[in-house]
Amino acid sequence: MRELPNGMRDKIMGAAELFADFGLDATKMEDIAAATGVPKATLYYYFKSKEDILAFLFTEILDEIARTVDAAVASEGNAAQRLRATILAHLKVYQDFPAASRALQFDLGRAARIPLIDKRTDAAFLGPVRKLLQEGAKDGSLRDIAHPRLAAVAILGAVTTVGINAIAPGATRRIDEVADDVVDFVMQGVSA
Amino acid sequence: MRELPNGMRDKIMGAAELFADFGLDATKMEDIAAATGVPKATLYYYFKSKEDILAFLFTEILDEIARTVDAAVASEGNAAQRLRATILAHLKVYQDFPAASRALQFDLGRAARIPLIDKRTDAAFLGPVRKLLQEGAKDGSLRDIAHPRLAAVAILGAVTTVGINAIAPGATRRIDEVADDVVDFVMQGVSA
Amino acid sequence: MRELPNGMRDKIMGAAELFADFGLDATKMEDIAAATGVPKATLYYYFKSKEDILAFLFTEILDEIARTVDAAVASEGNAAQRLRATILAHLKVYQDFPAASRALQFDLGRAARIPLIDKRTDAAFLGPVRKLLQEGAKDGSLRDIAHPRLAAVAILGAVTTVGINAIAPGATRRIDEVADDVVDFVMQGVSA
Amino acid sequence: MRELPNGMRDKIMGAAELFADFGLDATKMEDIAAATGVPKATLYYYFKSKEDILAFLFTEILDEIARTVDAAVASEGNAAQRLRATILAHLKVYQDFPAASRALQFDLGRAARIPLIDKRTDAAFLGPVRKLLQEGAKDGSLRDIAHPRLAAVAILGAVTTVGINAIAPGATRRIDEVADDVVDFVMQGVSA
DNA sequence: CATGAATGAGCTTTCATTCAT
DNA sequence: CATGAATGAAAGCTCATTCAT
Repeated sequence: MRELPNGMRDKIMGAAELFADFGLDATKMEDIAAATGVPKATLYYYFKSKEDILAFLFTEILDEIARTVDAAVASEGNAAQRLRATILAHLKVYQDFPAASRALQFDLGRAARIPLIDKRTDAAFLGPVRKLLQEGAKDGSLRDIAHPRLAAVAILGAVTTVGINAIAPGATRRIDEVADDVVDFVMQGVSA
Repeated sequence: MRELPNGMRDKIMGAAELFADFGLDATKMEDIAAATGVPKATLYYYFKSKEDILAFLFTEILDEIARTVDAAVASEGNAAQRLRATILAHLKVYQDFPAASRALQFDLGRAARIPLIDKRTDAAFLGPVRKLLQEGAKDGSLRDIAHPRLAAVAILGAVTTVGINAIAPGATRRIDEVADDVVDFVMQGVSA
Repeated sequence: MRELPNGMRDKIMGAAELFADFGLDATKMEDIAAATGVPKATLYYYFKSKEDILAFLFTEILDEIARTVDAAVASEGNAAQRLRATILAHLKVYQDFPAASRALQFDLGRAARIPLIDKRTDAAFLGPVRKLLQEGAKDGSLRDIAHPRLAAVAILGAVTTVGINAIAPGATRRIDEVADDVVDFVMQGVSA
Repeated sequence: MRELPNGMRDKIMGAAELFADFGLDATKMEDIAAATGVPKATLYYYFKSKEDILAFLFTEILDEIARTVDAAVASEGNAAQRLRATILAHLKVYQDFPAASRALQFDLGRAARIPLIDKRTDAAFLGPVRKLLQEGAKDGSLRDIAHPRLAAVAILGAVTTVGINAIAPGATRRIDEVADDVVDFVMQGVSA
């Protein structure tokens, strides 16, 4: 992937909607060219393949998640407070980049098979959350969990699933309306 | 979709591995024919399209989930105990049908766009769990949650994400080893 | 082609509309089965192939033309009068069997390549007309034409083309309204 | 249909023979690619479909007819003389482009269902001839015919049918040998 | 006799990708 | 640098036809 000239990044992000609505396979290079205004051959000048464009989109969104999550993790407060901030940060990215987020969700199965993407998913959310869980066990703000990595996966699953539902067309409650509920669920579970 | 003759169902289920490994688009009808031993044209005699085959697989697995979940929901005990049974039941299906489950996960984005599938997902898990949450609020075994539907979605996300991780090739802990941890997470959350 | 049981002939004729509207290639055995009410496999029990069904239709209509034309040729009067009767007879068949006639026209190119059909076209119209032209030269009612076969072809072309136009959907004048005009044209030409 | 680069037109015309011999349906894109030397995918780059290629062929030949007919109609002489020139011009095109003409004839039924083609048939021959008939009624060189449109159709039928017969493989007399006979038939008819 | 079930053999069309300019 | 033109390589789907019952 060649370095993108000014403005190209934004044009490419314009294709997120397509990937979100149709998935990678049903999105034709033709469509991407039309949606972005960038000629097909020019897309190939900058990207190695169609999947490369999708991967670019995914890394952009995952990097964005990583950035906001990192900030949340590094924020003030005990581990519980920072976990809360982390979840809200993650959901905030869904809210700010709904198309790219839906695209990521649509081709999640495929994304998991792109090593680069898989690694970044870990780095963006799973790693930081696991660390927080461990810190929480120490500072006493969170339970001491036997398998923090598994808990992090469970949290990721809960957060992303609710997030996707909230940005889906036809959702009844918006991200910012459900965020606190998700945090509550993650914190307290459903037991009495 | 024509009614399947004896034995055809099982042959078709043999294609689950393919969908699980490559996804719908990268799985060619040729491959399905080879994997199932059913000639391409015969597949088209029984199914309307390639996607129709995938949808069949999905409904089979979702129906299986619905059955075991329904049994769990209808079992003895208070709502919390039955919720626990429900989650275990769901994970049990992942364990018993790993290929079909992975296939469902791979093309989750697409599946969500097939109305029939979407409806069955609801019926198989979301509906029963939401009902359990409401019953739990009454019998005192579960918290009184403002938005039980959202909690159900969060639980579904947590359970499926952990489940998929556990049946992925190269997973370190098997489903039955992680099941209790998931239940704990769902019940108590991570808060101290 | 096996001998058809009672009623089958009429059922098959019901497919004429299909051939007329879509042509042989675009008409599927499935469609024919649906239109006639005769199961596909049964059609194959009676006919050798799809083309064989079309050929049957064509021979039926050509035989009908042959019959009425033969009657006209054998009727009372001089050659000119009988030629007139012949043309009217031909057009009458178009009027009585519009669907089959249009089908014949649609696949005229193909029909010309089926030897059986080609032979019958000759027998049904070209032969009798050529004979009439020769008789007309003798009895003085028609011009003595150097190449009666060519004139017969020209007459056939004029008559069928006008006939097809008259039974085409959306035609402004019906067969019986144009018949006399065609005869006039054939008899006198357009010269002053 | 994309604008054709230099030389492509002639290559495409090379497919006329195929369509003439086998008709549209029995002519495979593969065959066209082989016959023209243009790769299949390239054909689809320039044409929307196989039928679109046939339609192109037809419009080319019809335009050619229109051109020569227009010249004949605009030539010196009274209407009768110009009608004669028109018919000869039409037959000349058959002689000069036998393959395309036979193709047009083979798929005449289908052609009639392509609105563009139908319109051009009218413009190429029917319109001019009808106009000539009307002028002939005025200048006294032709009969005053009640329905000139119908007479034009009859003339078209006579001319094309004879023309096709004359260029068919195995024809006994060539176009230029039968042309005068056709004109005579059209002018004087067969009546004594 | 008739027919439901099954399939072999294609064929059109699509599209990611390349490359000369 | 960018891109219009061109194409190799599939692949989904169709359908005429067969045959066991």
